[in-house]
This record gives sequence, structure tokens and C-alpha cells, in this order.
Amino acid sequence: MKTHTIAIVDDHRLFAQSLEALISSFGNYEIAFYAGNGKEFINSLKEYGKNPDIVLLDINMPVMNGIETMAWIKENKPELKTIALSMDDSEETIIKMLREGAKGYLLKDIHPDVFKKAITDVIEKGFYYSDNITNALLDSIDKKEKDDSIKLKEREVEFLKLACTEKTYKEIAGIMFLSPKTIDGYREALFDKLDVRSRIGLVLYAIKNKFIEV
Amino acid sequence: MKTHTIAIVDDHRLFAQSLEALISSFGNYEIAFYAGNGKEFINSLKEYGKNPDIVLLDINMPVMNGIETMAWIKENKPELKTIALSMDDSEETIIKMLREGAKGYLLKDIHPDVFKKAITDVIEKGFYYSDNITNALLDSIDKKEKDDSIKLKEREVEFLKLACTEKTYKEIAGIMFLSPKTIDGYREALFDKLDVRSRIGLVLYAIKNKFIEV
DNA sequence: AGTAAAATGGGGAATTTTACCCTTTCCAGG
DNA sequence: CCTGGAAAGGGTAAAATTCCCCATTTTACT
Repeated sequence: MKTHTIAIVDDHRLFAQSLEALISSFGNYEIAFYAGNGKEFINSLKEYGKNPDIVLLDINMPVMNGIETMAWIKENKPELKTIALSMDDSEETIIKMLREGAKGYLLKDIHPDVFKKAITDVIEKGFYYSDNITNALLDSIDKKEKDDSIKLKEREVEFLKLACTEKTYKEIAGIMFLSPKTIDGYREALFDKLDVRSRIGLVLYAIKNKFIEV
Repeated sequence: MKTHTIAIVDDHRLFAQSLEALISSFGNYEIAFYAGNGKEFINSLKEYGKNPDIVLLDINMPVMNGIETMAWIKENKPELKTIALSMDDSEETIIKMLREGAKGYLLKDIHPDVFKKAITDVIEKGFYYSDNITNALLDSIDKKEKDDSIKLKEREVEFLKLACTEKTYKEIAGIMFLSPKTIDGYREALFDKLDVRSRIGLVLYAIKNKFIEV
């Protein structure tokens, strides 16, 4: 069985080197090199002289992140087989990476067996897509369409932010120079738009969508 | 040289198992077991029968996070030597972990050599503190003593998390198998402890203090 | 065993939130 | 000018939250 080479690009040194130990234990793989970010990777690639068979690419890195790196690869080394690795499973990110040509996407909480399968799949079949990913993609289709159509007006945003405080609606009405009844109207409109059933839902939505800081 | 046992508590399975491979390569350590969160850890601990020499404890985990787990350890197994592991180096978090009795704190981007030294230090000297930590500690000296003495009990935390959903108190009572009146008692106790005047205040507190993810 | 402190639950009431039905006012485009 | 739709406001009632009393049972510790 031929030995394949793998490059690891991840700023978490402990993780990268642990991963190396794990991969070594698989037997027929060896680490070509690893790099702490995209820039380092590009340099190491030149030094290394030939292409590694697989590149494991973290998304969140300082200096040059996974998405930028993926773009560089697409431009300069499109034949490189890259698997994206991340804890962050926001669909946005996955989509971006796949669009830039990643051959696979893995979350760091997967089982090592899945990890091994992903590597061999990419080498043998050229790609690996986990169920999570397809699910995430499907999820994102309707969620995005829902989310996108949600447009909050200026005054609604103002209300939303105040709803994320300990003030009562009556107090909020005072602050916004509106009748409590009008506030109630805003509340209902938002409940409807955001598909929530309580003020707690408003707060959670506001935080998720970064209307307020915590 | 005696072989020491290590337990790994981290929801990132790939990382945990990679770490196992790395630790094995050190020679004189072996993995007792690993767990995906605090609850799993507590169960595994009972199953395992004796204490591992070291516990590597991630902070951000689902179900029961590192801080809650550390609190449990302090309460029930204070003799356990725990090293906190996290990418998140907010001083708040570090302080909390150390106050709960962690013997060391490591960021995941450290060099494996440092990691090894931390483990041996904790076993041999009983503790390991990196420069980062001492800095964080110094920083925090003036900043603290406000929400410091706040101690939430297990059941209160459970309630707090549920209060951060769109469920009504009656529904929460059902989930926790308690009377709505008891839930009301927890609510009042928390309002008092956390100095808030509405359920929104609970949610904000829970998020600030990482009892829930958003 | 004795006691204090938690944990659990209850009554009752004021306030707030939520829901669903409406009317009035205002303003821009035909 | 008039008109349709958005913004603002109203009435009412049920449900949920919040607050202050209190009693019983369990648990923990001396």
C-alpha cells in the first residue's frame, strides 16, 4: 500500500501535532509538513518541492485564513486535494469553502474513523461529503430564504434592542415616545416576522443576529 | 518510570483522540478514558473506578461545560488534578477555572513540548502556570469582586438554562419535574442572587457568563 | 439525636405580556 | 384630489410573570 503525504494547516499547534500522531497511527500516511496559517503554508509548499496528496485546512487562522488560502489554491494549485477542517459549521463558511474547490469538509467533533474514511475517500474517489454537510446545506437553503426575506425597519430595530433590556414595554414606549399600544404593535409584528412566541425569543434572535452585544 | 493515567474531556472527538495519539507517543502516559462533556465525564469516572492522575478539561462543551464540571470536581473530587484546555483565553474564564481549583490552564495553540511540560509539572509539582496566566491574573486583580461570590447550585443552573428558552415557567416545571411554585422559588432566588428584575435579565446573565451558547 | 439549611410546594394579588379584534392619522403616488 | 397602505393608537381578555407571604419535607452537619 502506497504511503500518502498530508499537509496540515492549523494555528492550533497542539491540535496539529496531535493530529499528526493520530495520522501516523493509521499506518500508510505521513505528514509532509504543517503550517500555522495560509502564508506559512504557501512558503512550506515551495520548500517541500512537490504536492502533498492531501491538505487539511483549518478555517479560522490568523494572518491568512482558510478561505483566503482556498482561494489561493484554486488560483495557483487547483490540483491540490483539500479537506476543510473546522469547528465552525456555519453554512456560509461551508458553502464558501466548497465553492473554492475544497474536496471535503469536516467538523472537529467527528469520530476519528470518519476522519480516516474522509482521507481515504478523497484519495481514492476524489471527494468526501459527510451527511452533516449535506444536511447543513439543505438546512441553509430554507433558513437562508427565510432569514433573507426578514427585513427589519429602523424603528423595529430600535424597539428590538430595547426589548433586550430589563425595561417593561411601558418604559420602552416612554423612551421611544410612543404609546404602549404602538409598542405592542411592534412586538406583534416582530413576533410574526421572526417566528418567536415570547420576548425571550426576541432576545435570542437579536443576539444570534448581532443586533446587540453581550 | 511509572505510567500515569490521563482523562480527556472535550467535545471535539477528533482533537481528543488525536491528543490521545500524541500522549501515547510520550511513552509514560496512558489515556484512562475520554468524555464529550462534563456529564459524560462524571459517569465515566464512576465506571473507571479510580481517579486518573490528570484530567484535561475543555471549557466550551455542550450539556455541561468546563466551568460547571470544575465546580463539580471541587465539590466531589477535589483531589483530582485538572488542567483546563481552551482556545478561549478571556481572563474571566481563566480566573473562574483557577478559582474552582484547576491546576493549570493551556491554550490549544501551544507547542506540544509546552503541553508535555505542563503535564509533567502538574504531576511532579502539583501545578503549572504559564506566563499568559500570570498576566491574566494580574490584569484581573483590580477588575474583580462584584459578581464574584455568586455561586449557582446545580439545579439553579438547570433552571437558568431553561429560562433562556421560549418555554413558559409552567413548561419548565414539567421538564424539571417540579411544581410551578418551586420554579417560582428558583426564579426569585436567581433574581435576587443575580440582581435582575426580569427573565430577560436572566438570559443576559446566562449569555455573559457562558451558561448557554448563542 | 438535634438543628439549621436547603429543597419543595402553596395562596393570593399586582403587574406585564401576549393575543385578536379594531379605528384614526398621515403621507406618497396615481 | 383621493386613496391605499403604513404607522400609530385603542379595547378587552387570557395567560404569564413577578412579588410577598408561608408550610412541609429532606439533607447535612455537629
